[in-house]
Amino acid sequence: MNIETLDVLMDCPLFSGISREEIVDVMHKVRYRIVNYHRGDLVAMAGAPCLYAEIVLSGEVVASMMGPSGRIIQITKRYPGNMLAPAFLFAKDNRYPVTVEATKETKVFRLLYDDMIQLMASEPQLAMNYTRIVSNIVGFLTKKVGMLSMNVREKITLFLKEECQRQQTNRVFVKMSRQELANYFGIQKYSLQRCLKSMQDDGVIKIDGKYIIVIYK
Amino acid sequence: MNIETLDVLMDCPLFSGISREEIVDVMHKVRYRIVNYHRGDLVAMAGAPCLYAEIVLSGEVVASMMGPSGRIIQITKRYPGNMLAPAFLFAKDNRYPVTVEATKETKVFRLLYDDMIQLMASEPQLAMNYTRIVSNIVGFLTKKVGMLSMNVREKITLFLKEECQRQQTNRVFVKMSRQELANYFGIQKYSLQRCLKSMQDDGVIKIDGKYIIVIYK
DNA sequence: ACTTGATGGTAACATATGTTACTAATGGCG
DNA sequence: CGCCATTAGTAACATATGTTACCATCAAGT
Repeated sequence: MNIETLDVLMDCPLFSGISREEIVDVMHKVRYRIVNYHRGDLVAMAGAPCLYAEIVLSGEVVASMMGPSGRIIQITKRYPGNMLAPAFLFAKDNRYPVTVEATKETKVFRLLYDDMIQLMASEPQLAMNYTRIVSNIVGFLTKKVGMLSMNVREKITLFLKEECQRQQTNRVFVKMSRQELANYFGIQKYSLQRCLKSMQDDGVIKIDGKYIIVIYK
Repeated sequence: MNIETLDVLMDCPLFSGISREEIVDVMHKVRYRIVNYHRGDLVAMAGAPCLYAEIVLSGEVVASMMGPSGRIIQITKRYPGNMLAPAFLFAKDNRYPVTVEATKETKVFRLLYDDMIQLMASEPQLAMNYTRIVSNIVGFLTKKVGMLSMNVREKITLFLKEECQRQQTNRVFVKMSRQELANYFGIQKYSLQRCLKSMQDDGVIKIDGKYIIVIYK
């Protein structure tokens, strides 16, 4: 295993509390593969069974769902060190409910189900880490459920509130494009624009390109 | 530990693959409590930290969220043998995002965090079971996210499709009241009624009290 | 027997959101 | 440079959903 791969694995919460040497050691017990994807490639398709434990090594992937009417909702982006859909490996129904697409040149570390089971059995810390990772996803999704049942203005307000906290300023830098932000909210970009405008008209925010100044926190 | 409690624990997926004797045995290593709730009592309040692993022994509880505008969305009902919010015990942010309320006279089996950790360390099967339980919740929530981003008609169609499969008939018995169903969908009951009516007018369903006959599956 | 509260049902109106269409600015690329 | 794709922004209109109001029925409790 090369140094770069090991560096990323060290960063992955799956191996937290496990030393570099131990990782090298346990990796000798199992077979792993590193898979390459180009921008636009499908990493996983909705409906396909989840057979591997996967960790993003480099690049970026997006998981999204499509409704019957074709509406797209972005679930999450995953970056180096993140696991890919770890919950579906062990779920009763192990089919991906989401489609995962590489949005950049991407490398993924891949481990077979049986090998993952074996690792978890031999390293209790790994099993605990795995449970924590999946637990955090539950927290994330529960927040998402709450967000989805809000109206547009509430979504924007919540988003800005969290970004203010995260960026420690009320002049929030919005990394996503308007279209991406709309997908993240599960709405149309025009609805987003309109609401941003009306919030600006109401004086609660000031829009300045990719910056949004939050006037009333 | 009495027989009834043990019977329910045997049913709980947390102890699947573990014998009755082993359960009795491991329970000697930890301190547990059985807590009683009356109909209407709060079992957990949104924002409070999750400190216990809990299993419903009898009765019924409902987990729901409330948005800023007061809209209520029902997340899930939990019955005897189900764990209560198992993910939040191990999540980075261990505060309940939902409010849990007893809807009947209810008994809950309760274990402290430290004791749960100890059990999982001593019984690898328990750790694996826990991961599976949390993984299944991720699957459940992901489906919920998909459902929430549908329009009313799509929600109803999906619900009926799943009930047809579950009940193995196209004459679906709807256990929930219209109000409960609307809460489950995260919409107003009037919107639900209207859509049911229009679907009936279109001839795709036939409403017969608590039964709905699905004409085009 | 009589309230009372929950339920099922319908309708009119208000509001939020989706849809389509159009303009202008930007940045990458041959 | 000119072309093209992406992005930001605005507006008019259509549709979906929420809101309020009303009525009838039913079961539980006094």
